[in-house]
Amino acid sequence: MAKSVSTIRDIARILGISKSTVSRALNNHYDVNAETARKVHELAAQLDYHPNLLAQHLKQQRTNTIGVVIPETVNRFFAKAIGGIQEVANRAGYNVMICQSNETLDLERNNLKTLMASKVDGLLISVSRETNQYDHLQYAIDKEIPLVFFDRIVEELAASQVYSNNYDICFQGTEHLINQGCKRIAFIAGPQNLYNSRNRLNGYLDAMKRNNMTISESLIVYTNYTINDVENYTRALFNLRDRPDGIFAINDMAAIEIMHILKKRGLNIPKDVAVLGFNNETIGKLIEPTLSSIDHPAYDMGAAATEILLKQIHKDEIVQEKRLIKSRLVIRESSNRIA
Amino acid sequence: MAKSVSTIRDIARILGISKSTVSRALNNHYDVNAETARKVHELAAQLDYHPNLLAQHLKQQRTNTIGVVIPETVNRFFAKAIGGIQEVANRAGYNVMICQSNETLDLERNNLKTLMASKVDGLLISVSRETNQYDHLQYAIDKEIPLVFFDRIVEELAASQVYSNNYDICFQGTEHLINQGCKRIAFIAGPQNLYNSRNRLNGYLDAMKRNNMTISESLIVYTNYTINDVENYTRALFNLRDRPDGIFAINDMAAIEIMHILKKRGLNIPKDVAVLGFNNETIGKLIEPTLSSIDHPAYDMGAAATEILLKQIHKDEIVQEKRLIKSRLVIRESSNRIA
DNA sequence: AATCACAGTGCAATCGTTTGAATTGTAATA
DNA sequence: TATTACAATTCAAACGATTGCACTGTGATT
Repeated sequence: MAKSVSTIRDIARILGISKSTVSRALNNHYDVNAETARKVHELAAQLDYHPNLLAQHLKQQRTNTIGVVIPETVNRFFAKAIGGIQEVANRAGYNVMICQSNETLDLERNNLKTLMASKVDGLLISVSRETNQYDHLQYAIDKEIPLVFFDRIVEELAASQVYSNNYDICFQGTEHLINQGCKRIAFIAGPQNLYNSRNRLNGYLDAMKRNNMTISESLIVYTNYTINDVENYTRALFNLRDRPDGIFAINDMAAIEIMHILKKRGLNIPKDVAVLGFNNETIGKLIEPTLSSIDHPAYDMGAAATEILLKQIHKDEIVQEKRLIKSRLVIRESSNRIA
Repeated sequence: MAKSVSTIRDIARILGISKSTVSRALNNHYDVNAETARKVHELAAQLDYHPNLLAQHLKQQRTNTIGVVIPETVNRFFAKAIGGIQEVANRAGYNVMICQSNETLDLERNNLKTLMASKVDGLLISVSRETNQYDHLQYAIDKEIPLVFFDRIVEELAASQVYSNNYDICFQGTEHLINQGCKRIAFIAGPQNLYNSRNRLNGYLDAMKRNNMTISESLIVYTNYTINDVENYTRALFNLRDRPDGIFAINDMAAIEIMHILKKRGLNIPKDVAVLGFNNETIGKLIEPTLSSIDHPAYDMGAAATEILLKQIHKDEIVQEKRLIKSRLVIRESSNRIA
């Protein structure tokens, strides 16, 4: 296996001094003779010495590592969030250990367990779409491990949160469709065990009520973020006697697929059906018609969550902080019937 | 900070037995009295004991962890590859530590250093687009750490590789465009320090030669995977006196943006310009015209690389294995002028 | 009664660090 | 000359596990 690696002991032995002195020299501790220190550093370089992080962390009871549990990296939102997390963490000298739950509660539990056993200094969590039990999360909180939820937060748990204005933005988005003259607006909702999804749906519902629109259950589709069923529910929606003239979709990929299907059916977008997506992916600008969407700042959320977490780790006491990172409505052609 | 956690010592003390026995009991070692073992397990559960992985790994000189260095998770190819990596690794009881180089040599170096200092049992690497020096990689190889390159391999280094038939598939793709009657085929190439990119370009060049097409330097664009410059080079290409009638693009996003620009210019795809992408993203099926592309099996490459790595870790000797995972040409509307 | 086998357990070293306390040697002070 | 101060160093314990070896006690064998 891996070749033998030199340790602090080797340096000590060769130089005929004690491990302690070597350690202090390497850590630039004040009371070690300049000449000795020089020799230690020189030999360390020569022997290609690198401290064993396992040993260091075991002794120090800190790992300088933060653990991240996210649903999936193929979900672009999370891929971007990881960018923000790493940026802030690395800048502060922390490493990041990323685990995917693959959108399952089981793996989420395992991930959490492993990260805790690995003694990460703190946790960043965005729960899976399956997560409807919180024992494992509560467990981490009880252990007083600094923990920050981001995006897919669990509202009722006593931990810091970085969240976005899901309710408001969906209210706003729905009103936008209403203002475009849509009468029957379909809403493609996410898994309702997620706080985010519930909020989004509520934003839609309240906007409808506030504007005296009739709410029809048949226009609300509950999905769980898989793309496979888009064709099915779209077909169902447009086989209705009163088919939708507006759609607020759960994410841009769904929106794009819906548009694709509708266009094949000979429907004009936005004339016959106005479409609004979610996430504001780059691709939205490159298709026809260009896609209106909700800009949901993934990178910023990841970065903010990490900042809060680091603050908490350094503060050495648990203070709950809630930070709102606002999403905003980006109107393009797919929902613009007026211009 | 985190609440005190129980250790093997606590169990030993409370039960009035030695740490050794506790350890053996917990590991289901054969020669420990059944009754003692029962009590240990019971108390362990009661105290919510979990072994400290740092200590365990330090002692065992193995971490059951494999380190992964990739350019970026926002690159969908790598996001998918991670899926394959985790699947295989977790199934074998290994954890995965993912690091992003953000496409820089500097961070790649750092990542590698951290992973090695963390004593990962093996490494999976896909190099950054900047990587034109290999000292850090050679260093890991010299240390005899099991290492597998995947996708963005470095050919000349003595390590296992999981790669795809870049040359062949680009030869094939180019011939496909030629067969569609394209006379002036532009090639959007990747960073030429990458072995993959060079191979792809060569596949294109050889296909052109073999078919007696004139190769024009002005039709070859060198990019470095950033999307920002698509507009510029597309404009340049189509301001040429002999503008292209076929484009083989580096990835689907670039292809889609190119099509977008061309359509705005009033050009018909594939009639006026046939377009071929790379990566076969889902989105390709949902745009108009649907995008022809190269299916580049990310998940499989990640999974294969992990299998090889694990085999190497368990074999305890370094055997170089090279595994080809074939890409294939997927023809859709954007390049189909004949049907 | 002495010896042996053996299951079960404990001792102590080890992995590679860090760090408080003790020790050494030297020079300055009283 | 004895005392003190101080810089530089070493000692040894600790972090939390694993493990080779030694030990204990019991029952079987001679």
